[in-house]
Amino acid sequence: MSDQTANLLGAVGLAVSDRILETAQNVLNHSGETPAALVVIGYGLGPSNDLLRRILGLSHPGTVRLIDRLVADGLVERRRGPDKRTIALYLTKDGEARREQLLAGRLAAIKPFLSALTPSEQQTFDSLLHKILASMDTTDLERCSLCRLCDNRICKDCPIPADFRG
Amino acid sequence: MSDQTANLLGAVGLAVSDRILETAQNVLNHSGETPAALVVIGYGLGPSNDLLRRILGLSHPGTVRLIDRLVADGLVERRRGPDKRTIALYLTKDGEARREQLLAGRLAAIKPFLSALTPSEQQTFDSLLHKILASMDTTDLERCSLCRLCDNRICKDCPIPADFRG
DNA sequence: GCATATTATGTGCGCTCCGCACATATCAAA
DNA sequence: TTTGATATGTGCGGAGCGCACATAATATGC
Repeated sequence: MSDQTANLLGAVGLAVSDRILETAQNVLNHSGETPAALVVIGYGLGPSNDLLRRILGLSHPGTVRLIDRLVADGLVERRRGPDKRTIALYLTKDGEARREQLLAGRLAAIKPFLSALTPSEQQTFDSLLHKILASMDTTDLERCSLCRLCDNRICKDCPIPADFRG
Repeated sequence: MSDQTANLLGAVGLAVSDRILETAQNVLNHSGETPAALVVIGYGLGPSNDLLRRILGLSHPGTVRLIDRLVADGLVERRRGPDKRTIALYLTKDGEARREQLLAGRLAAIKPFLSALTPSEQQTFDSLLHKILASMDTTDLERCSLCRLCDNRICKDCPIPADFRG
């Protein structure tokens, strides 16, 4: 029984992830962790290369090149950080706009999965998902990784709040 | 409300997908659609390059190279198909074994997400996931894509059965 | 205060996965 | 029998990423 539920969750999870990445590719013309970077930088707290790297789970050179791509597209700026060796990443105006498209597209991609459920079932589904996330034993950083594509303005009661997301 | 539920589903979906692909990478030393190919070929019906291509959503040259990798690893055999131009793909003994590891690893990667739920909640979650999948308006091929990493022996009542999977 | 370790970023290089354009062989249809 | 469709394979290049290395700035130990 538990095997079957896991199998179903695997199928739905893969489908959801497929649709999200497909949308991101259309909006951004980039794949991999690039869309997540746009979302994370968009929190507006000026993350360093290294912090971004840890959230995205990439190597540090990979993150440098990822930022290079976003800078080349005019979506991200490298500013001076608190240190002379540290950089602080911020979105440009174009970057902000693109991030909004990304987040809106993501929600639009996910919603069809819920349309089959009645309002009451959606409520139940919501609370089960919430419980699943809330019960995960995660560090602050891991929570930020989990939500690396989330629109953090939406959840009134985020099950996995991360401090430095503001 | 619906936005929040979609947001939560997006987070869980991404997390599930992350864990599955991470496990697959460990078992197979390949990423992308390569693990899915091993699962699909493992149905044992001798799919052609072209059928595999459509299930995985890749270009046809991409699929040729994907199969090259699996053949080089000794996991897949190209046999003659019903046509002289068509090939039929089958797993080797090693391929079968690796596929089992992949499917077992996938389930092991997903199960922790369910462990926070009570048996009764798991039952509810199962039926909601089932309803979500069953209500999707999909072709036979799309169903096979959705389940491209599933262990099809598990679900007693697969919500998205695909004919040619046997 | 100075040598040393640590931290943060950037570069050179190569790998994997994949798509486009093209080539070739086989089958179907007019 | 020619012509189009189908199935596979190849040459080539691009995107995304990691490893090894280089450089600059900060922290630490004496």
